[in-house]
Amino acid sequence: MRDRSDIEPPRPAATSTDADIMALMELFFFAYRDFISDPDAMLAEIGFGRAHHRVVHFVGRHPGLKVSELLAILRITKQSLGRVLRELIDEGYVCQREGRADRRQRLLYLTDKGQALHAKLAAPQIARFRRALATMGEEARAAFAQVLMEIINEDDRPAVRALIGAAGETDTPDAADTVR
Amino acid sequence: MRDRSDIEPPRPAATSTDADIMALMELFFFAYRDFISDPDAMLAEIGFGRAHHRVVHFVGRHPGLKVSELLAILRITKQSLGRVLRELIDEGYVCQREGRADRRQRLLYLTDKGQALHAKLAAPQIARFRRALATMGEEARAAFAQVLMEIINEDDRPAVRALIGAAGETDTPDAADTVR
DNA sequence: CATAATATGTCAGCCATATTGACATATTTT
DNA sequence: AAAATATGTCAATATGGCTGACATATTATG
Repeated sequence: MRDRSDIEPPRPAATSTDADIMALMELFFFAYRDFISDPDAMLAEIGFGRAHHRVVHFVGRHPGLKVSELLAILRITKQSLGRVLRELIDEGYVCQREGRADRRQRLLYLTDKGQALHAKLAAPQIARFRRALATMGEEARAAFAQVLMEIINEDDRPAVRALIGAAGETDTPDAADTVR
Repeated sequence: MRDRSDIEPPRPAATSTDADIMALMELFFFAYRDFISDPDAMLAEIGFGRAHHRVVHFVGRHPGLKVSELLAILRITKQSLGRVLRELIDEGYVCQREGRADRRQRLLYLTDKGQALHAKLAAPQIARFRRALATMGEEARAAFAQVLMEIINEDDRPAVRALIGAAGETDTPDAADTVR
């Protein structure tokens, strides 16, 4: 009967000062800054921006994602998403399918072209993370993930856990009933 | 004579799959999304945006920061910074002083009003991090910081270490020779 | 069944923040 | 004296957000 104390040796350490925490916040800023800059050059070549990348990423990782779910993830309005999504669809990176249970829904998928772009954009970011984690043990990776999860709004954590846990569990589009 | 092996038990763990790493990347995205949204409401009240916050943060944490250093941190052009900085100066949140060694330089400082804003904006973000870290031990905090540092571009790490290590080490402005 | 609610899309206008390019000033370096 | 540097500014443009209004298709409800 393993209880929490087996997994998490409390050793709480003197509560951090504000300055300590601000240093961590700055590391967070710099890491994110460099992380998202990787795919910029590739995106610029095809006339896309970071907004397109975010959509390609989440649709690629979560095929069959509903428009409303994507809006909740990105925290933008449907009008903002609309433009980006239309460009991605018009240029053949993303396709839509009617929901089976609810035909109002538009389930989003990447085309083959979209999957190729997704992989190409993700490669340098994956490499960056892999390099970063390679220098450390598995405990560090787990701690990193755990701190990130705790930083996320408490109310949103269940949805994030569900999304991440279910990555790639949805189906692939039937070419038959693709919308538009 | 403690060497690295005392501090970092290697235990490399099977190299993560791309999917594992992508899950981590998504956690990173969600954590950053929530982290930066904290001060939005406060900023909107005074007609400022996130760009103003970034300037207030880095000037507040690193008084005497040069314009060129701030440009390098934010990775934006001087024209972009110009507008934001002018607004912050015009409304009395930031002041400038001539560099002593090099009088071309403009060293940036927060006014009292700026410091009050800085503290107010930082409070929810500090609280968020403190809560996140409180559930874990000191090892987790160290691992989190280490992974973030490894995610940062290798070439930029020395500058980041210098900046973070030297937080608040610079001086305060002499009211005497404030520029403009 | 009629009506309400929901999921999505779209038009129009606006705002914040970024870009490039050109040029100006003050100061320091060569 | 000339070149390089640090900063500032003007103008035009692009990206990616926003609000508000309205339309369509579909599902849920009284």
